[in-house]
Amino acid sequence: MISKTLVAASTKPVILSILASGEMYGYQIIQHVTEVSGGTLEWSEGMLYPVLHRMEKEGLIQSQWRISDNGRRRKYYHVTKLGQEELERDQKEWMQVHRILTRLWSPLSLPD
Amino acid sequence: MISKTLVAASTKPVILSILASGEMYGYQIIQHVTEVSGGTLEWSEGMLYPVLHRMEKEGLIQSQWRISDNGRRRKYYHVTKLGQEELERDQKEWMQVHRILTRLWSPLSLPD
DNA sequence: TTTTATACCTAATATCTCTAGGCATATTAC
DNA sequence: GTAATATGCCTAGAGATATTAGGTATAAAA
Repeated sequence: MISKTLVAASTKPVILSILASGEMYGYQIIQHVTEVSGGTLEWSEGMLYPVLHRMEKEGLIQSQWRISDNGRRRKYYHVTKLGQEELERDQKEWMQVHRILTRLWSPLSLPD
Repeated sequence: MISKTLVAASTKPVILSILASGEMYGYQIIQHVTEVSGGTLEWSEGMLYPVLHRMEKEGLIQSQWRISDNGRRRKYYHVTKLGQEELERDQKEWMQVHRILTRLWSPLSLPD
């Protein structure tokens, strides 16, 4: 089980990363996250949908209703230009913090 | 500037990591964090003290008042056994999420 | 003697997460 | 045929958290 704060910190980057390689709908994102994380991340719908709505409001992603072959209505999301830029910033930030942590964890605190 | 959620996720691991290599008092931790992060992380007192209090309440760290040479009172913190174990869990969790993210960021999604 | 640096603290607002629900329809099992 | 499960979306509100914006006190420096 991953701690609450770490889940919170990784949610947006994970969503943007996934959508960057192709559109997807909410329910599918949840399954995909379970899959690519090997079960480490297990998102609930009640956690994901509000995040998707906020991200759309912020202009990072955009949605589009569509009806699938089997007649189900699905809301497909894709990344916007702004979202792509945000993802790049997120990656940089993550790596910065990662470097700080790994430096603290290595006994000698070597430079990069 | 590091995003709020990422700061939140890294605060506890950073504190535990720093205190794992020797006791330190709050004010000193703030300066030390600025230093080891090369200015990437800039903690405020109002942010740190409540976290230290919570972590002490949770038994991860312990404090001890002492008077320094120049007569100032300082509250020194050190890591407990429990805190040491928590740090190891945090490290594992961080690396798990890190692997998921880097996998998503690499175009081919290679296995570890 | 005034300002800055050191060193601690907390109340309260603002923000956010997450639980616990709800709705609707297609598919599968009995 | 019908009951149960899976799919697919949604939100209100409780609970937890971070952050701002203060406060106190003392030593050193200007």
